[in-house]
Amino acid sequence: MIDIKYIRENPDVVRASQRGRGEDPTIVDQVLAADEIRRAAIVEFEALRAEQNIFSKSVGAAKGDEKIGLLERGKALSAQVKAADARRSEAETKSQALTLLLSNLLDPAAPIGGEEDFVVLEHIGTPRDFTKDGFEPKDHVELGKLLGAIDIERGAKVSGARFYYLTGVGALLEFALINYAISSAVKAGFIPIITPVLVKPPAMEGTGFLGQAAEDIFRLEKDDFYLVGTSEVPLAAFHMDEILNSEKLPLRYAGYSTCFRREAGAHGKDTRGIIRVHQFDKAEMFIFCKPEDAVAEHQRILQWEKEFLNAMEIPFRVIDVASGDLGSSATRKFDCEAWIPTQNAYREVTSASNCTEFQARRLNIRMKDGQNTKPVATLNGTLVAVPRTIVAILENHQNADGTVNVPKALQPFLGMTRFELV
RNA sequence: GGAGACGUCGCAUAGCCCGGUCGAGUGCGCCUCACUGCUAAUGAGGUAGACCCCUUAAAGGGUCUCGGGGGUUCAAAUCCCCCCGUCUCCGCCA
Repeated sequence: MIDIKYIRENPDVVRASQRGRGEDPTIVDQVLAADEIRRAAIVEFEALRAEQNIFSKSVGAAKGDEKIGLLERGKALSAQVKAADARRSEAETKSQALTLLLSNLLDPAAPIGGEEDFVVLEHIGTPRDFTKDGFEPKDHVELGKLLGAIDIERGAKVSGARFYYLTGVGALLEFALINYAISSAVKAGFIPIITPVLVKPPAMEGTGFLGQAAEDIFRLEKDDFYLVGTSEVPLAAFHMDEILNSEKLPLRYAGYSTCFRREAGAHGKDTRGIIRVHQFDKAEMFIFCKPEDAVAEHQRILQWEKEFLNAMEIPFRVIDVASGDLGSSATRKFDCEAWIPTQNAYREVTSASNCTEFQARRLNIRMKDGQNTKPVATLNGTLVAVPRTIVAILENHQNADGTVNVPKALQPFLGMTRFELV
């Protein structure tokens, strides 16, 4: 949510941001109009209420006939207050609902455009030349089968399309990835945290996932729960309605959870393998910090992501995601995309978002800064999204016979240097 | 799943039966000041948030918040209803 005072004072900036995202700039004017009505309704209500408060006190002191007369007038006043309160409440609801429609302000540095208009910031590592190695790379589905690591057929049998089993070294690889990721994060000062995956609507709403992203969320209607699509949701909501001590900031959490995605609107996309699935595990960084530190924290998150991919010995590139593809909460987003040999393409494996005060305002997370309380900034970034990282490791580190070399960093966690055929 | 208790200003509690003098007492913690070589002790004062108006620099005025929502009433922490949460006991269970 954007500060209503900021919108009042800088409507053009907000309109420009909406336009840059390919979203409706006229919402700004609707918000401003609703805000006018809201404030007028508040003034009216509060004046009546003040009158009533004074009046009520005088009733307590009065006696006999005098009191009876006063009660008559009190009734009338009470009705007026009630009506004004109803108008106020309606105006506030409307104004709030409209304000929530606005996406976060764009960082002026973010490239403008749609999904394809990202800017490549850097390439790290070089894609392996399989021609030189003298063999055609197998894709992760085939490798997964040869190694007894991934069972897609049975995933489909039991749960349907986009489900899978990780078996044998596949399962071990997940544990190794998570262990390596979390222990690195803890060394870097993160607080490890395992989150709920079912959350109530306010948590979902607050993190900004019930807007245009709502289609991609599993919902348990009977119990009014959402299945989180990322632990960003329970991590952001962890401090919901709290006032944090600014001296304790930044608070850095490394969360681990399963993630659930409907992948609505992705029909036909990545239908093979485990690149795009309904359920996967992920370790996520989440940071609460002072707004003035957000840009630096964002860079730090990106740096940790790069270190992780380097440790996995995977070639990748970093992109500056374009305005139209940021989601409603991020002001700027960097993705790391790993080289996937059999697709001859870079594919997103991690993502780092700076949400400034947008989520914190929705979730009512503030800090005490001297005399003032004001919203904190929140940032999130992927440490490791398991299936896609497995894909990248298997495909990049495969040998001609289908065995796969284990990256050095993971060897202590796996107790092996190579995945053998089963 | 059954029975009961409870949810108050950082923490612990009072107030609820008998509605107005309660935005709310007390203790602890914390902050400021005083006193004292230092610390401790003692004394005095302070100690939530949101919003609106006015000015927009400060100050000031007002409204709301006693888990959440609704109702009764001129008036609700206090009475009534619903919801959420916590705890205790019993049963069941990873």
